[in-house]
Amino acid sequence: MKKIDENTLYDVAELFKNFSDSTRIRILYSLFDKELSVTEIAEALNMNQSAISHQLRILKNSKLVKNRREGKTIFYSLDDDHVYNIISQGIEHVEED
Amino acid sequence: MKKIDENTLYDVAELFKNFSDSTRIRILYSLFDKELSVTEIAEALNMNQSAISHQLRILKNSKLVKNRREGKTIFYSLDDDHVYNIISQGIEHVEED
DNA sequence: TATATATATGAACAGTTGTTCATATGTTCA
DNA sequence: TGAACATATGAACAACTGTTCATATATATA
Repeated sequence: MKKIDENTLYDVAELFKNFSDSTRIRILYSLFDKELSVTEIAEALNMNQSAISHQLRILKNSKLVKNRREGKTIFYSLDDDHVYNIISQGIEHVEED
Repeated sequence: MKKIDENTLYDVAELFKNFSDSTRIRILYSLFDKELSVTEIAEALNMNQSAISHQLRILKNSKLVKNRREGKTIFYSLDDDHVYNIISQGIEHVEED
């Protein structure tokens, strides 16, 4: 087995921190199949815009989502296939009986 | 794409919470290739026994580790291939340049 | 039974986290 | 330029989390 550096494990914990909050997981899942604006995400999750913006910033800093501007609107989407794969694996785990 | 229930996503967040702390990640990683006693884990991570016990309980409740007693000693090991796979995927992600 | 060893547990505390509220920034269009 | 809309940000606060310390429980053995 490949030897893993101690620092790598800290980074892994940091990575998973992003997935450890239900708001962030729901945001990411809402972006599974299409990009969405901040307002659309807030409506989909029935949460206020500020809360969503704060969480999107965290996800952006961790490079799990990316965004593009179109006029006043900013569309967010998943930045990485790993995001999709990691969450899918999590779903698979919890859906086992 | 399969439709995911709202509650499932909460459970996924709960699952990833386990991987979001560096102590727990390091414990799990230390169990990747062999079972270890509480004392051995504490020594490997250079942390005190109580802290390790507390974290092991969390991992046990989440069914990510299992244990067996052998005299005074209790050996912990990974309970599930998913644990290995999820962490491996996390490692893969952070090791990308 | 008394002692040593291994592990678990509860209380306390400091540090972190997520949300809300108020407001700032950026963009469009009349 | 001013109003309307979309998003971002900072401060404040409650809730949560991880560690430590002290101590309890469990097992083995002299």
